Amino acid sequence: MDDLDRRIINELRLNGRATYAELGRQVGLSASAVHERVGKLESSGVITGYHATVDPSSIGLGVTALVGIQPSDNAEDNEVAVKLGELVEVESCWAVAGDEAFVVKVRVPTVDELERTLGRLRRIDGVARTRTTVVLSTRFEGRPNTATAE
Amino acid sequence: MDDLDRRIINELRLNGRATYAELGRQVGLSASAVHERVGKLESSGVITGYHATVDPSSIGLGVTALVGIQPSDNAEDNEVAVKLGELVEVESCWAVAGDEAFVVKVRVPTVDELERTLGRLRRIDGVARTRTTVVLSTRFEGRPNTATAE
DNA sequence: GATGCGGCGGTCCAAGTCGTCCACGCGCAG
DNA sequence: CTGCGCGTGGACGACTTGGACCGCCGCATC
Repeated sequence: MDDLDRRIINELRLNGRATYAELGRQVGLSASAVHERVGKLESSGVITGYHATVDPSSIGLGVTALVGIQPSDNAEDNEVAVKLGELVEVESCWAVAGDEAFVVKVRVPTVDELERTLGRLRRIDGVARTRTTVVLSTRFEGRPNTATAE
Repeated sequence: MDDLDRRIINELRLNGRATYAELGRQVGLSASAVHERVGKLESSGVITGYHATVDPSSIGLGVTALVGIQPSDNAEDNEVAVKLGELVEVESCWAVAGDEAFVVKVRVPTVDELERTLGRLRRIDGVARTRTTVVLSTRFEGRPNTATAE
């Protein structure tokens, strides 16, 4: 992973649909060379995917919340994480330090649906309590951090 | 926004580099028709971008934390949010209900750097206290929620 | 109820660009 | 010298992208 790789990655983080030819122009390589480098970055697990980002409220997901998951005494973290992953409305799941086992981000259409989701979360084996923080507005999200990448 | 749009969006959320021809095959339209639909989805703000997702530790960002931002009494939220956005290590920023004004997700190379980042956060005008939750592992993140999208 | 019309949204087509593969060249280490 | 890593350039099929055209639907008119 050299400087050229970092520049390619950076470009792809900003514009995931950039063509190889375009990337080549940006970094001063032929499209073939870029193609090969990107292929290696993908197969070595540095680039894990490409995704369109969508305005959540446009697709009927206007309510976001961060939920801390307090485990019960006998909880097995990995099992709980799998169960959390089975709920489609759970978009992200972080295992954290502190008295909560996980913090998850959920995205649902309405507060009614949020209530139902919290019910589903509490019903998971190993979940003792939940602590919900409602998101009022998302100022920005998933911004590419290029601190070390360029 | 009809069912075809939703299927196209869904596909692009899973594979942001899908070609128009490919999308056309999936949904049963010509590439031209898909091209036009995607163009409209982009210009109407439903699709806000395309991004490669990168394994953070591969690019030297091995430490993640969620930080609650408690505002000082005279804080002006919008100004604080702008300042938060100026720190590249702040990847996401949500304005939340509760006694914290924001929760941000930061991504840094090391815990040393985390300490420095927390210092920078506290030095922002309008920030009284921070409450940091260190992420031990990211189980999943930014997963496309297709609950209403398909 | 027919008829005509206009716009939306699709197909088809064609020119240009791009992706993808392969042969080859260059620099370098063993 | 040889092999290897990594690049270039070329070739060809696939894709993009815009335009011409067409069918359908709703609507106003007769």
